[in-house]
Amino acid sequence: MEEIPKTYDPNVVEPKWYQHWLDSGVFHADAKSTKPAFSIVIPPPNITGVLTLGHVLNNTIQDILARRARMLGHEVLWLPGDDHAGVATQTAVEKNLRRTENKTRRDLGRKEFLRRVVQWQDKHGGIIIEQLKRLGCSCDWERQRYTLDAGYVSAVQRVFVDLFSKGLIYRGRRMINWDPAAQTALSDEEVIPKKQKSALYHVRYELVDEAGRFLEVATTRPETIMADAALAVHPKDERYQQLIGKKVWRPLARAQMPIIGDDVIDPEFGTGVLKVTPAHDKTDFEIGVRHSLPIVDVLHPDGRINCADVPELDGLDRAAARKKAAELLTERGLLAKEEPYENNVGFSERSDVAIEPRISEQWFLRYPKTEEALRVVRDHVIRFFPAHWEKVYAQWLENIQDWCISRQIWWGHQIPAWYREGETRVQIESPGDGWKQDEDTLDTWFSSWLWAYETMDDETRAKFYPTSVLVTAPDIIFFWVARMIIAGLEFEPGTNGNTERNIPFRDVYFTGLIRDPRGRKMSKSLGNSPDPLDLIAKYGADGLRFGLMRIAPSGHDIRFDEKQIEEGRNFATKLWNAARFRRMHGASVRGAALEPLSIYSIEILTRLNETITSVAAAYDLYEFNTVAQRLYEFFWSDYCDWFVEAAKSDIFAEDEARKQSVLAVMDHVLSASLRLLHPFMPHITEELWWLFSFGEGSIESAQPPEVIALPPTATTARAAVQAIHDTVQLGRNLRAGAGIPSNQKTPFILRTLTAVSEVETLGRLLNATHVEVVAQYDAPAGTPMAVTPLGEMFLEITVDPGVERERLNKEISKCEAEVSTARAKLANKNFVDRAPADVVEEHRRRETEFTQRIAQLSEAVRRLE
RNA sequence: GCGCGAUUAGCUCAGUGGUAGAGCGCUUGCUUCACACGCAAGAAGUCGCAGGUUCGAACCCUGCAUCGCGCACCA
Repeated sequence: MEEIPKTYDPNVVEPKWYQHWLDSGVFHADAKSTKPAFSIVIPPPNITGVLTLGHVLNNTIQDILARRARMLGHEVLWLPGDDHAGVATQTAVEKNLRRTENKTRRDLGRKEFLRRVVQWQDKHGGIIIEQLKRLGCSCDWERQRYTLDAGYVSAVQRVFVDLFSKGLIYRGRRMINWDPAAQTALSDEEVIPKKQKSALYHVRYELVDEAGRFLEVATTRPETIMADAALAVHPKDERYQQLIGKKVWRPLARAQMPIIGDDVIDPEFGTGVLKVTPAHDKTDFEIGVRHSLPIVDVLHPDGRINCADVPELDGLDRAAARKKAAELLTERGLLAKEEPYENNVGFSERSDVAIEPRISEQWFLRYPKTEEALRVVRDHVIRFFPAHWEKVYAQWLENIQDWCISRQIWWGHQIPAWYREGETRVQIESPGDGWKQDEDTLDTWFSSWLWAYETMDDETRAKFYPTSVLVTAPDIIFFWVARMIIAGLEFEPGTNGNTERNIPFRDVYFTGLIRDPRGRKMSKSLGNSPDPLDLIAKYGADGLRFGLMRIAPSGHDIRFDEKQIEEGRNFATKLWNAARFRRMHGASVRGAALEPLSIYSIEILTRLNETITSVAAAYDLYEFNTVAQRLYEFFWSDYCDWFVEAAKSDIFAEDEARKQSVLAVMDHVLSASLRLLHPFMPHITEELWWLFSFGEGSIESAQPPEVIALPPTATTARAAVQAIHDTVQLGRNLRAGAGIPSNQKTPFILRTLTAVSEVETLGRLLNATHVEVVAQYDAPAGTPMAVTPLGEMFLEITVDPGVERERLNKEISKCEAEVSTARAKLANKNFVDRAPADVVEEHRRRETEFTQRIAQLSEAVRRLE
């Protein structure tokens, strides 16, 4: 029998077991297995990323699901991998290039630059994978994939060609979101609206025919005046309608332009006159199309002004140009006023600079299968947890716009389109001499949306697709979740025409977002994001996992508090010490008889049954915090605080049968607890599993505990235990109230006319020298007394009678409140007639019980007189 | 403007019709033969506000307020 070390060191034990699992191949999924399949694909982290608390939350949940499924007898595939993260990775490398060599990517050229990215990736890549291993993630590492590995690249290109041939992908010159920092087009989803404090400039446009008469226009963007093509008013606006068709002077880059009428103008806004700038605003572009206005682009791709006609502004950055333009207008008397204003401006999700709406030739995808995608979620072919995300998903799909999929960056899947002398061909291989491939790459999400099935070979797909559940954060519901559903429906990786076989996953579990203790989003720039590896070093991976899961309710953001992780670590220590305590009393015998069951054993086994049932129910709803909380309460409170303490009577008693029984029950509960906790705390449970030899081999392949049948006397036994617990609580209260230190044994007297069993255990729980059960007792004045379910309980000391009287009177008022509440209820005929019988009965019982208690307490008060 | 969440003890949050709960923090006592990462006791809440339904509402309905998120608008 191996001793259990006094202290538990997760930093030694955890890596040991992780290596053991890797060596034994338990994480490897067998596509030929006949066991039912359970599969998850990891949301691929950025290849050069490092582990954040968000990853910890997300991957702990996936690991819990995977390990639970293995224990339930499933063949489990948890498929890991990385995302090449086009913009993010390229930006990091470019930044480094600028810092170290003061060069841009164009200085190096495409080929050399890509070589540098690969270098960077080899240096920084894969860190996060190692960190996931330290967390204990049970991924099938033999199946690790990458969104830029050879097979994946050709799959993405095939899909592009396929969609093009179906007419769903097209190239067009349209208004897109331009990121001037990254200098690439973005999708609508990558644009984040932010409230901005800006100014509303009232600019005066002079009428050509009537010198000295001005039209006032309210604008936030005076730096784009040179690109104005017209002024627009509402055709029914009486102030201006007679001006439609006339001309005004453009105040910067002076030229004539028309006044037009268009329904989209809101007469209420500003002055009711809009300056139309088709090159730099989406709405204006549409107006321009309707009225055949010229498009004048006055911005360089990097956001600087490009307008030789106004040398004062030419070359200035747009922000500086805005101020300068206002100055110029003021000098010329063309700025009527400038007022503070707050409006929403789109910012780039990646580079966090203001997006510039811009006309550009790009590739677009007209989304297929949007109706079907709506339907599978609405009809719960795919279930969302929590369900309220269904509405967000539906809202997006119902208003869906074509997806701009081309990016002007080099790191990614190069678009399989070829050009020669105005001719275009879309195909994977070059059509031949003189053909030049499109320089652009595809939006990273255009590769990620195939992740659920392109990561699997045919055999794996046959066994494991569709995946069982996707675990992800809600902020990528459009970027990834919705698009994966569409991809599944369009490309039919399951069975042709069979929706249920083609969807990428059956369930989607949305985690919460982790915030800092002040409620702010975790971010690198705020420095409020703790390094999970530091937390693992301090509290162990198991402690981190358990602590985090206990505070991570579904559907809410999570306010992170390191204290909670400390709690997780403390719980692991508690588990360890409870196990040590068991081991101190001898080896465990597998399959030892639990009989004869003490009432305490019946109580703990009943509670274990309840815990098993409620944990299973919580798993079905993905309520991981409930699972964690139930297990925490069961083990710490029910098992350690009450059962083990009571069990000590039997353990230290002479009766060998009782001792062996209680040790067997402890083994039973410990074994069950380890298995229940294993998905949350895989390492420590594995360590203890082996130390106790609770099963053959790894706990990973053990089955979850099952509810066991208990004798018909269980109800009586539980009532007896409850009475003892209540009595103990009242007795401890008496002790503490009388100022007896908790380590000092003290005698108790229990006055009752009925027999009391379990007196020894009662005394142990009270830390009493002994409990004397008597039929009559004349307590000296000032003896602290409590009315318990087992009788009147006295200490063998006296205190100031005045103090004791006050305490008793307080107790009496509490009871009186209880009685009057119960009586009020029972006096209500409607209540008695209509409330459920057991509720009424409970109130009757309370009325009787507390009335009785008042009588006993009042008697005690009288004795003090 | 539309939609979705949230509002319960100092803090973080459980609690889907029948006597307000947990952990942390706080107060008190304790190194008592598993555990001070611990044990025991205690104080602390008009359950955001106002109506309604009901014998009975933290819970169901309506309205409002505050905070957060998404979508739309954004001259």
